[in-house]
Amino acid sequence: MTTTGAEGGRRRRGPGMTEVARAAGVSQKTVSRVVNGEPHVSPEVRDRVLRVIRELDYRPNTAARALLLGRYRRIGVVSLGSSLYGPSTLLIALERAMQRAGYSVALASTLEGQKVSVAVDALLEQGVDGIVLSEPIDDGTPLRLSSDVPVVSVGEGVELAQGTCAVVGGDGIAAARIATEHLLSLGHRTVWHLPGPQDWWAARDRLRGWREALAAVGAPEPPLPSPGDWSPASGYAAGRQLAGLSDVTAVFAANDDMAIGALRAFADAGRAVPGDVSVVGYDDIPAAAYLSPPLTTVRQNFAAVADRAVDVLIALIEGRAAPAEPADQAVELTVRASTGPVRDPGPRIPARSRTT
Amino acid sequence: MTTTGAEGGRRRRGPGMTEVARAAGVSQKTVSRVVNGEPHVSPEVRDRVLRVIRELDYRPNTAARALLLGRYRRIGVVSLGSSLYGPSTLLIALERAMQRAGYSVALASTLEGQKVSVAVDALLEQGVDGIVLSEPIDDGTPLRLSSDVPVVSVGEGVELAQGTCAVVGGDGIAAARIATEHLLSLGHRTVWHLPGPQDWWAARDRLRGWREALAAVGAPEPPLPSPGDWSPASGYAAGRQLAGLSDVTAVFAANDDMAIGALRAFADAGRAVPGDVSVVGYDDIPAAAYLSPPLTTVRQNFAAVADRAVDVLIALIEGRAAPAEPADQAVELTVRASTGPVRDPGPRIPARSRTT
DNA sequence: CACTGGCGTGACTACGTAGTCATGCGAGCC
DNA sequence: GGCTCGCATGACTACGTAGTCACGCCAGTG
Repeated sequence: MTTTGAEGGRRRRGPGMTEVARAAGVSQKTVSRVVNGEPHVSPEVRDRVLRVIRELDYRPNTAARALLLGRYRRIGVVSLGSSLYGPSTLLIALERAMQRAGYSVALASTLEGQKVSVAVDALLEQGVDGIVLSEPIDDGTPLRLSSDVPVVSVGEGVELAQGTCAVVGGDGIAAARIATEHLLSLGHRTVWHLPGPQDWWAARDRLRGWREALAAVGAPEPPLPSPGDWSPASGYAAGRQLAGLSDVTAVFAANDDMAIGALRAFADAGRAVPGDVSVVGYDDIPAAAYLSPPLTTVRQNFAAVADRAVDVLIALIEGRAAPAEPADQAVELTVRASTGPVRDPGPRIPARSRTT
Repeated sequence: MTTTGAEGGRRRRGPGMTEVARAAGVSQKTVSRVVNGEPHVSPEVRDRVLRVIRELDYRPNTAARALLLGRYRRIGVVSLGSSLYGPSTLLIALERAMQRAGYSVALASTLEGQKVSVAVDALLEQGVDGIVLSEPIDDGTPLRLSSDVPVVSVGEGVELAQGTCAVVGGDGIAAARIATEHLLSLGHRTVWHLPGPQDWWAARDRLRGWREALAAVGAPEPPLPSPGDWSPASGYAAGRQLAGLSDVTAVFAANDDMAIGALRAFADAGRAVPGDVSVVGYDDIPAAAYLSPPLTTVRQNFAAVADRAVDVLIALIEGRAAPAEPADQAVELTVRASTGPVRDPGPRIPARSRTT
């Protein structure tokens, strides 16, 4: 009658290495060697142990392993609790990359308005070897990481401590630039932007890319409608503001959903797309090709971003050097029917002749 | 010089209860009591320990706790690796419910064509107290669970072992029935269905609800186009098949994305929606209200489904009785402009007078 | 034939936590 | 004034695994 019930049966537990060892007539350490594929085990013993393992349906206890090694083989992902196309696609890509690398995934979502650090703490408490911040939003207070586990942030907007931290990101700026340039190349004098929520790194990047593209050709920068929240409703609201302005001929929306709202707003206002106004979205959601009109849009390669994030993080975890920055993030523009040449803007001014 | 490096420093580790105890001048057990909020600790000692905990930035080691207790306070979620609206919304809702219940979330996705049991094994290996199968697909071989951890499946399609398993689900059948009834009530003689992938439980439910609604009023059951895969592209393909048939006046698509494809197909074929054909979707994605035309659709309450799944699972884990089945899953039909009364179907036959 | 070396194996230990039991001390009671 | 009782605290232990070291045996060598 010493301590926690011998076989009182308070908790069902699988067999441990010790039981396997007893059944196989070897020591626990030998079972450990077999399980971990270590050398110095004779083939006969190995086979015998493996057979017993199957018979007893033995599973290694990761808690014990983690306790001993101080390593969990688990990575935490901090995700916004949103089913938006971008974040959820990225999450899935991250999960795949981690699984491939032999790590399991702990998920923590930042509930509305909740600080990122709360989710990070929850993950640290739980035990993870590293953390990926997926599309962190900037909640004002830069994240001070009191952790010594490596952190990789997909996208900036978080101030990271030195040493064990890194930022990777798709080239959202380039994608926004390409989208804007596409519109300019169609002859539009300038391009209006429907911005996303500016506490999101991704939204700020798109705004910045749009700005850069306009500046590069000397196009005037039109005023911004009030920022949206990625939703079609917010795109509709912003679109209605623009629909009243007759000199709006080209619009770049922060994402496809907002573009959908804008399309509806233009339709309601009697402005034809792309006859009167051209619209470009961002993300290339599956539905984009089937909208009315089919939506021209740009796309980032989420899988590449996720792979890179996981590569960098695991390098940090395992103390290796971070892999070299990949040459280029592919960004794809898909031209569909929502964009077209400018119709009749009075005296046609070619975009590149900065004669504004 | 005994075993694993005293302070050789192979691995950075946070302080343990023992170090906190030493710094606070108490025993490790007392620290344990403070951390777990157990009684029989004097206020002074408690405060002193809490102060030291803050100073040292102590975090309890869950691996040690899990090893000792055999409990992880972690639930595994098996999710399809897809960014579809339904699954990703459900995943988020599950995460929230689990976080609220004090459990952390381990995510495992079933990569394309991979068996569910592989993901389940990965979770079991990792150590979880329970598993939620989110929208399992039916890969033919019914899942034989060799686990003794409780499993809850959101949706059927998986044959579960007795005892520690349960199935919960939203009322997808009712939702499909309501969508179909809406069309019938508009005077359509019958309703055509664009089925989703039939290895998904959710798609089968929608098919079944549609069938039930037709049977209830004696409407003839039209042939099914080839099943889609939830994508707008597949909805477009199926829609083209139906667009050629002049007696198609009402269509119920398995989800909103497929409905979007169908809308496009009808537009391409010169069939007006809702003038010639009415279309109902399923999910009520945010964009539904902003499509051309705005899409009539039905919606399940994912949060309610997730809450119930987590409630049931935690009850199983903690050995309590499963909570009573909630009275009703709210299903919401949102009528928009994609549905309207049948235009000119020769002799108008009211739907409810089963005078086929 | 003695010695060396390497391979197969096992004994022992620590990882950080919580359950069990023991101990000491002060308050309340007769 | 001696007793009991209960609270505050601590000592000890087990959870399942892998690192370290030791041991025994056999082959190869001089």
